[in-house]
Amino acid sequence: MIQSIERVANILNCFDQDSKLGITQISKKVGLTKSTTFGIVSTLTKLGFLEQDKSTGLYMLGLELFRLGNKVDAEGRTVISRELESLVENLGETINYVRRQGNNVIYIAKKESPHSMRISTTVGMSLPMYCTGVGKAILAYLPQEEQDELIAATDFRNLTDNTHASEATLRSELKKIRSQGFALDSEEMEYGLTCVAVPILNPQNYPIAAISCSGPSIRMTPEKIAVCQNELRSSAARLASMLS
Amino acid sequence: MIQSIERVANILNCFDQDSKLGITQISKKVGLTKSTTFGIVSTLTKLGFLEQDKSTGLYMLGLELFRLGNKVDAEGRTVISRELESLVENLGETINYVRRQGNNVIYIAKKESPHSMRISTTVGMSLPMYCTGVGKAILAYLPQEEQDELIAATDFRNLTDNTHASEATLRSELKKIRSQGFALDSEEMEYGLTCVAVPILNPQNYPIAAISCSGPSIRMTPEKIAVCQNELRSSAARLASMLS
DNA sequence: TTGTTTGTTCGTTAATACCGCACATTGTGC
DNA sequence: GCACAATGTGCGGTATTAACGAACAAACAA
Repeated sequence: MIQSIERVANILNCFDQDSKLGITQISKKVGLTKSTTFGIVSTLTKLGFLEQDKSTGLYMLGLELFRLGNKVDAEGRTVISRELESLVENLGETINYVRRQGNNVIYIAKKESPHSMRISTTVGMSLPMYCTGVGKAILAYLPQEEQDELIAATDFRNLTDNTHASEATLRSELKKIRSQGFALDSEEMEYGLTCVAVPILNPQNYPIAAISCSGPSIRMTPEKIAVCQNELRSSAARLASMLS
Repeated sequence: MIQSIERVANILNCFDQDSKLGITQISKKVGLTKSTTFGIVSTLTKLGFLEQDKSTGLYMLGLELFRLGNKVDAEGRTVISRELESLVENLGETINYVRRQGNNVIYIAKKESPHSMRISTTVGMSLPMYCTGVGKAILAYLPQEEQDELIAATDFRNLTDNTHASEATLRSELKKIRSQGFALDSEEMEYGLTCVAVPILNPQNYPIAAISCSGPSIRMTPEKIAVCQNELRSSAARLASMLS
């Protein structure tokens, strides 16, 4: 583990909270000397990973990150995009495609519902696994060992009264998900938000991604949930073979 | 300039050509020892900047880059998105929003024309400045010194018979752009592709970005070009104040 | 003004991360 | 099926490297 590269990651992550930061603020956040921080930051600036506002002197994330970020999982995103179209057309609710990164899921692609009242997600967003439909779908199909590690590292929080915010309830929920073949998020993350999710499994049955259909609870009737679940599963099967 | 961080950039750039690479291929591309490369690559993998395909052992760009990339210029992209909508509605052709990065322009946001035959650009794409409308628009409004440096560092290539592929013709083109207030790309990059572009200038008259309207030459009549130019300029003025 | 921020630079030193070598494993041509 | 040639990976010595602390210029506040 190379020290300066790890520090690069820490510095870049500072911009999760604030979009513009000065050297001193960054150095405090990462706990490094100002001069050390300056060395790394100015290197990152020369490389385009950071960018300096000439007038204020503040730093922000640079275009090189944008460029590289758009190359990530490019084939997966093109494959998924057609599938998203047809799913939204059939189900009328916002469809998301996510992948796991460490203990979180990252929203990679989406297509929003045509309804005025709809679920609107942010591409690039990172959320813990236990409190989202997609996260639970992936979690449920992870090999036992990996699942245990992940749960052990989870910091549970009650987001609503329905959140599975303990190891016990989460584990029973995961069992249920495996048995029924899909995950249901009934206002576990946010009141009024219901979400149906299924994993995308590779040939070794490893969950490489997940797709979900999110809508206002008022429209997500049991009948619609059943339709969603069916559509999503057949879609996931198609995607599984294309994403290899 | 911190060595290992510069090497990180070199390694990540390897993935511009190929989406999946092994350690040995990477080490050859960047000219480093296999073990040195391995150290950096495995660090990057732990941090999520790279990702390893378990079955093949090959590495590819990781989700952390995607996550960070989506935070870049977030406010600029939200501001621009509404403007894009109305421009496409009015002009009926693909609208692009780009920013400069070093000697290139990077496509940050777009909204495509509703026509079946339309210009389709790729967000994240990086192109040299001299051969695109947006690039020339920015170039023309750079301070003289910066402009000189940039032109000196340009590697001219004839993409079509119309490309301004020499310093002399480019300079006279830039002069023309400043005098008329917008840039026109008449099949300079690709036959059949015409593009109108204007810079977005900050209060110091520095070009911080550019927007363009690209269409098939057959639809981009002189009259339409005039309309485009007007719409784009008023749009750019609005954007300039919002992007500050 | 004075005081306290800010971003930036420089030289020393200790720690760091590079290299070369060696190993395990896969896959491939003979 | 066997040897060969790739691959990805691990380990220690060493010299380069990058971190630190102090000090600077400049901007801003009191």
